[in-house]
Amino acid sequence: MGEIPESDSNRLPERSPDRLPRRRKAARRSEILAAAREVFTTRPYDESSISDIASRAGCVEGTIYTYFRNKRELFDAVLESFFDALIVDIAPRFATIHGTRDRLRFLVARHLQISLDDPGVGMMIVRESRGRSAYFGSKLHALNRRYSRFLLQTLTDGVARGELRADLDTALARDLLFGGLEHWTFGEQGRQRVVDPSQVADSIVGMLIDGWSAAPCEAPIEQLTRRVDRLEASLKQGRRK
Amino acid sequence: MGEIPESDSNRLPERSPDRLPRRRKAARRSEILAAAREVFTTRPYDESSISDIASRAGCVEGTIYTYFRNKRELFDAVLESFFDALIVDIAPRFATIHGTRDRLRFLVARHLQISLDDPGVGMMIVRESRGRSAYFGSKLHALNRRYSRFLLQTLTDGVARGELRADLDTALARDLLFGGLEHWTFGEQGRQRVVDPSQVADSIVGMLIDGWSAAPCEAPIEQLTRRVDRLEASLKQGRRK
Amino acid sequence: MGEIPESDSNRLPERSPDRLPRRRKAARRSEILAAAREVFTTRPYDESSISDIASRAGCVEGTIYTYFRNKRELFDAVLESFFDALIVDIAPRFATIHGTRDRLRFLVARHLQISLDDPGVGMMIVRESRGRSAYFGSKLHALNRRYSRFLLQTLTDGVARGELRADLDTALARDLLFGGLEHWTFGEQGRQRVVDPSQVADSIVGMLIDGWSAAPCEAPIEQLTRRVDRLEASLKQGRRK
Amino acid sequence: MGEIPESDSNRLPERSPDRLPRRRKAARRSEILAAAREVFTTRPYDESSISDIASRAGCVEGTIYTYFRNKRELFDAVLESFFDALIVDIAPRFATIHGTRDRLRFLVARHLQISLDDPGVGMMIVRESRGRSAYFGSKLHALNRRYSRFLLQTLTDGVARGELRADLDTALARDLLFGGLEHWTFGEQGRQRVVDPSQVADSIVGMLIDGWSAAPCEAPIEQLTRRVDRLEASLKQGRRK
DNA sequence: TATGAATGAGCCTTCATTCAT
DNA sequence: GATGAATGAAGGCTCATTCAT
Repeated sequence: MGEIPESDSNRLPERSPDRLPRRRKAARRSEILAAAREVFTTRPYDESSISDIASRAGCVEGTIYTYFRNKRELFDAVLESFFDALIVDIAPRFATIHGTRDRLRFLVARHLQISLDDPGVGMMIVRESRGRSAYFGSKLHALNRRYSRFLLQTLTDGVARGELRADLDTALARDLLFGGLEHWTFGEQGRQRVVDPSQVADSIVGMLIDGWSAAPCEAPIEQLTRRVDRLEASLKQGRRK
Repeated sequence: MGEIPESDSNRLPERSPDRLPRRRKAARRSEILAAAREVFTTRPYDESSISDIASRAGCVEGTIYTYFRNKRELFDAVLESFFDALIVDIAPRFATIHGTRDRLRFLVARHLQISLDDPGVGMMIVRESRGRSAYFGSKLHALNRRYSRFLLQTLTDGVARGELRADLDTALARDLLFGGLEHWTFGEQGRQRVVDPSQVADSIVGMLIDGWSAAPCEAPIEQLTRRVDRLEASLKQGRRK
Repeated sequence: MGEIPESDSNRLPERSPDRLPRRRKAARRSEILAAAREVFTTRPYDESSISDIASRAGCVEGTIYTYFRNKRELFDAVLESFFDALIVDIAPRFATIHGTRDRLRFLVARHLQISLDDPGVGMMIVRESRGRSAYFGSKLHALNRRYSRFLLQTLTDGVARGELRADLDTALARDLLFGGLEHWTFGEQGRQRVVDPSQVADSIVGMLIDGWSAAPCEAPIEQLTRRVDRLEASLKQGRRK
Repeated sequence: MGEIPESDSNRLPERSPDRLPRRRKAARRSEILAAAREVFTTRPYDESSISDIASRAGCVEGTIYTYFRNKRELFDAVLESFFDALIVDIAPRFATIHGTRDRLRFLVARHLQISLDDPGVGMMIVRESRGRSAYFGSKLHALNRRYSRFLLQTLTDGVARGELRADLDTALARDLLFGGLEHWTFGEQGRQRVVDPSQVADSIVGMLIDGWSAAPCEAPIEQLTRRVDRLEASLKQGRRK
């Protein structure tokens, strides 16, 4: 995922007088982070080894411990860098979209895009958020909340604007959507086909907004229709008089 | 739930008057299975240790290997006993329900019930199905498929009967539902409140079947509404006369 | 190796009044012995497991311990039964052969026959005689000595009769022969060809008795002998004149 | 013998003034190798434990795994270092010897020397080459072949030069010799006497080249030849008369 | 700051042997 | 006498982490 900037570290050229100063240090950190991401997204946390990360980062194990206190902290740093980039990427575009359906389509398509581009990251997140008992209150939890706020915002705005049912349980809706995406994406890993995120996003958003029913709103419409028929009939009668 | 014995009753078997050696092999198996379930639902597979399971089962590690070939097989046995009980529990009741909405409500409520009763199992399943690359083709995969067949059946029947949209992507719908349930259940773990599975099931099924939109069937209803408005207006006019 | 009799045990039919008496016990012992032989000849002692032997013998591990004090004792019993049968087989035939070369040919051919018929046994013996530090003084050592006595006898007799060099170091010769046989047999395991034991025996005995030297005596001696004969004949003729 | 260090000098490295950490990696490797050799030559591979080797090497088990991938690789390294030293030792001297008998005497004496100096190594080699089914194709097999090439070369050269019988089966001869040496050496372990390798080598080579037969050719032929000479001489004299 | 050798606890698994039934 | 469940010690191997350089 090329768009994740390790900005602060790479931007600085080697200008300090002392040997390989800032830049060296920050670059090392980025290298380690990149290596760690490679490893953590490929296999479960417990199967990821520091020595593997070190060798991919081109350094020895000990070096990693000068940048990160321990394995878990390194993992959290990987997550953070991922979510930071994600939010930086989504926020400005999200701000320009206003219709509820369009916003949903954007968020879903973006989410799928990420999941398909880099399946490992999604799995890593699920694995770790579901895996540990220490999820609530964890860094990952906080990051996830930040990310899902885009969706929650969309839903509450939608209700406020009257585009979504007033009685919509937004938290439940959010879970349904994210859970569904995750489940679908995971299933997709198995089948080997190419999919267009924005098309799938349309289907999903459509299914959720319009419902699964063959006769959406059947009853109410029929009732209304009958009332209308009766009214019109009585009106005509009245006029004939 | 069938052969899955409540652990606390089994965990102290040495209490019997005669130190009960030579106790039924099946009983030991159950004890080990219960202990294993306790452990595997509490932490990831890799962090679960045989020695922990053994000590909870009141035996030494070696004993476990006279019942199960290895750790993975023990894990699979835990899963299998869970799913077996689950299917045995669901199948007969499912067979007596016919409406699509009712079936969905039943399946969702049952699913939530289980997830809430025994949160660990659900997490264990997610963890293991998402965690390992070896999921596809695994025993867990097969069991999951068997279980999710209830839902898939419901959806395809629903479409066939005209209760669900003819163009419904049933696989996608299934993912959306299961994923959503999982996500919601997981989130629920954090908040410490009491919920009624069947009520939540109603909400969820309602949301999915009827859609989130505030204007379901926008066009027809608007038309009708306008007709009604006009009618009522003219009626009032008529009365004024 | 069918010729190994478990005589004492199998010969007894079930005639005792009490349930499955002697015969049962002795038969069981033979079964266990046969199973043990199967296992011990197939893999090293340490890789042979009692449970494997038990299951081949159609009983459980515990049963074995009612017949043999422990694994090592069982192993020794296998060895003993093998050597007993071997000696019983060789002794009478050996007694009828008298020429040194013929005796050697017989012993070598017999040895090769066994090694080829049942390669496992030979390897087992080597493995165990070379493996343990406790070889000297062991049962196997004693058995080996009994067996090799045939050869030693042959050699000392050969020297006594003047068929072998008076200065022959018989112990060394015995080692050379047995070691060579073993080495050759082992190498043969690798190549997959069919060999005729008695032919190879001839080669080997020939090589050892006649030596490797290019100046083997036959031809020159015969020539010389003929010259001598002629000379002596003519001398005698000359004298008669 | 090259990199195989005498163990006792290396075994107590903690004695250095500064607790010598960060000692040369190569030094540790040697220590471990020496300890491993000590252990592997004393007992079968399966009975040799890494923890034993570690404690003799003055480190913990884990350390060994930073030098050798696993037990088998460590074992192979021990073998290799032994054979390397052996070949390095033999090759140059062998190259200067040309007569078949002399070469044989050298090789046999050298072999015996080694076997007597360090009996464990020989046993280890036999044990492992005979024990495992996986011998063919193993590192040990390859090393053994390299080593035995000296002998095979000697034999084929001997035949080519006419010093050995043209019909000599060199492979068989090699097996006979090596097997014999091994067997003899092993037997020698039991008896506790001092032997002179080169004397024994002479005996052995003599026995093999000249054969065991009581009618070894040299003496008798010379005698006959002398008789023939005398006879012919006297015959000629007689005729002149 | 970076190194990388060393650690040591812990894991899964095997198996000969015991002993109550 | 036979059973077979249970034992418990031991083994190979991994890996996050430390610390002297």
